[in-house]
Amino acid sequence: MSEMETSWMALDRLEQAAECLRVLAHPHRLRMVEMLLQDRYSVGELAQACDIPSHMASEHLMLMKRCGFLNATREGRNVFYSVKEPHLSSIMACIQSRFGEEA
Amino acid sequence: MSEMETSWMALDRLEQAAECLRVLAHPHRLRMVEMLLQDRYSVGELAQACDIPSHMASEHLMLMKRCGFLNATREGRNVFYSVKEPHLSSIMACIQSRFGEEA
DNA sequence: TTGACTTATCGTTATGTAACGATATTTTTA
DNA sequence: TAAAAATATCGTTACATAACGATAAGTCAA
Repeated sequence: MSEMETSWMALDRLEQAAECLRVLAHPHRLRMVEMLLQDRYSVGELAQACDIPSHMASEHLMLMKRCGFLNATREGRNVFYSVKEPHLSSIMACIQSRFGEEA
Repeated sequence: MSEMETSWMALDRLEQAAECLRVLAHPHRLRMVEMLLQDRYSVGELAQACDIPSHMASEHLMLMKRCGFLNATREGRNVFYSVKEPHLSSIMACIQSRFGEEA
């Protein structure tokens, strides 16, 4: 009764996790997530912040939308993206504590 | 004085972070990290746990060693790997809270 | 020293991803 | 309706990564 049994995550969960981490593992996508955790932004605003053409920002954003990270809502000609996945903030906090300025 | 100014991470930090996330973004490597956060293991033990040939486990482990995640110490014919990067535990905790069984 | 065992490296092939230009779609304004 | 603006999609090319077999290197025991 005193032995703490350690059980590992199921392989399919690890595969899901790896897939999400791969989506996150891009500097421009990390910047977008960082910004979207503070506010919602349009494709053009995010493209400008990352200094990339907006059609490429669109591709990054669609990728993150497909895997459940983000929401998109059209308003006029603009499409605003926002964070859907609540765990993004804690993962981003980990990243910032390891790679942020004060670290 | 009341305005909270939001400043983003520097791009080179985001590139570092993305690089590390890419290393982490593999189901077998996640399994290895999960195990190594509990104890140290030899290449063969980790290979068996992942059900892969040991020379492939070795490649995964070398990759994680190169980016600073792991340590390696040889003892006889075995090489034991252990966690070097302290932030791995908090990142793994995030992953487990999102993808683990009880989630 | 020879052979077995464990780990590391190499070369190849297959697959995945990033960046890009071109073009399509949706919406607004003239 | 036509043109402009914002976003999305497509096709291509270049590059990165994964998996694998073969082989090398380090260590121990006979």
